[in-house]
Amino acid sequence: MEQEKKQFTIATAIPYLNAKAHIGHALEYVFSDVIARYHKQQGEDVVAIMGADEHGQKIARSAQDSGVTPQAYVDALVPKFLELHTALGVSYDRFIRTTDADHARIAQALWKKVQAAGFIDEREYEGLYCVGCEAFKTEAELVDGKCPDHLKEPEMIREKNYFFQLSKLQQALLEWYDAHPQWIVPQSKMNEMRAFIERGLEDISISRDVSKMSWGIPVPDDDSQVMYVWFDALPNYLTGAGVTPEMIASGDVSGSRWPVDLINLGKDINRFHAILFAAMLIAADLPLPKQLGVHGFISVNGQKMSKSIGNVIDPIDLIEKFGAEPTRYLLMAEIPFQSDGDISMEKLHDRYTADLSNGIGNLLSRTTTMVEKFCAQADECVCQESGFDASKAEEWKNEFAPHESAFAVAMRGMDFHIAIQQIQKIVSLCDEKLEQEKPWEVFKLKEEEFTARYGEALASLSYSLIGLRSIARLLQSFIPETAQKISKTVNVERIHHIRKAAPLFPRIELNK
RNA sequence: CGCGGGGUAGAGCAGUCUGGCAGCUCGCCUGGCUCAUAACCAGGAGGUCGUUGGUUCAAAUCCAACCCCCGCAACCA
Repeated sequence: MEQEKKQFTIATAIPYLNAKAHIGHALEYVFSDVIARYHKQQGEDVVAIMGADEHGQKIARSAQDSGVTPQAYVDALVPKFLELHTALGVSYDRFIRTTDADHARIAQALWKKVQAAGFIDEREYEGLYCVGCEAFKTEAELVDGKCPDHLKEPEMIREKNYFFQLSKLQQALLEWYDAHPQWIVPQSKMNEMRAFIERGLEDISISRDVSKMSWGIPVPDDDSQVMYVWFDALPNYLTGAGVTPEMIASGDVSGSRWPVDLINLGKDINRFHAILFAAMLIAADLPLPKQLGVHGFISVNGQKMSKSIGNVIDPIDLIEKFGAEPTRYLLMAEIPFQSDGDISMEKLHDRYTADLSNGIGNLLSRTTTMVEKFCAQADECVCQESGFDASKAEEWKNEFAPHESAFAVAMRGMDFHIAIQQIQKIVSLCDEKLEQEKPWEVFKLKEEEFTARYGEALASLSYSLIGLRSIARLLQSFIPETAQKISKTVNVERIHHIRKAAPLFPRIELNK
């Protein structure tokens, strides 16, 4: 009997396709991929869901500006995002485009369920509409009562809209929060949302008049309206999880991957997930995702990344400079999941050199070089049997074990930068051991002395080999190909089969 | 008095709950080493722990007040 594998499903927030992929997307993808690979390594049955958010006013406008249809516009952008996935080695099992036909059916099924439950009604929406922007404006957006982009006073207009009765779900949301104190990671983001709810929720407009904005999923049974983009985008997780319209109608999602174990998203869209989506699901009597992971933003040299400052770092540039896997490592090492992180090319370069070239790469080089040299001599003058003393091996493993445990704790807590620190600690242990025991001195001894100290030298090298095996295991989620390379080099039956490894991370010059 | 997070070495951070020699990584200086990718190891310099006051044998840590920075403060995808 094959044992049932534990399932783990991770969804990643879908990017809004009104511009090309930036480093924030790269960061989010790598976070998700690292989590997915870690669970796979634990032997779980992992499904990763990603996608693209393709409807809404901004896209419609961007398309218009480019002189193409919205569909053509998003069709051209999707490959850019897929290229970034590929370039970063990020894999997914399902990629949901909100323009996919099956997604439209899910969004509509959810709408109907929420409507049937009595949480959607029709109202007059009254708002300040800027003709230039073709969009409603809030008071807060106006400068001196005028649209800052067009310097014109918006008109007060009315139109028919459907409203989602968020206010009725306030209490249910708070009850859900109380019952699931770990629902949002980090805790501070949960507190923000709770405070927000406690201030009182208002009903929100969830449809748009097609005469003003037609790029969206039609509201069921009403051709004059399309869905507000968030009401269409958020159910992508249901579509990705294999939920069907029938499941939504019945409320029985068994057979699908819903509810997902984790949705990984940026802090800017926390509210839409933690409040709007949660409320939609409660209204529809469907299970909520098990956890929201809210990650921070990247700043560059302490400044917000922006085109006007000119400090934008393109992920493709990073990949070209450092390589795909080092880029993954650097992002994970420098940006804590639970808060914002600041990077610069200098910082990334320093980290590359310290951790990868001088750390992991150099350790592999020095170790395998010595093993090869040592064993060449060993073949001539001593026995070529025996890897190393088994009891010693156990002892060494115990020295690495605390770091492996700390690594596991950090990974479960999504503290990836701390997990990476543990890997570097193992590297240091190996470097220190080699320095203390100086196996290379043994090479220089005359035959008799050499023979006498053979076991000792072999043991110190074995320490590093065991350390490298551990390092390869722990690196697996972060830089899988490199981890495999290390593993293949070091995990061989007999120590004298090991050959000098080529540099894993060649030094890189930082040209300013 | 809106809610929340933070201020510790040149940079980035841990330590604060539970008071007990102020730590880690990077950078810098000196020495050692030569197996290794000018790598590695050891030692060192560098701190009014935001400010002021209080409690205590003892405060980065507890208490009070104040200063500064940053998030959140809805239909923006």
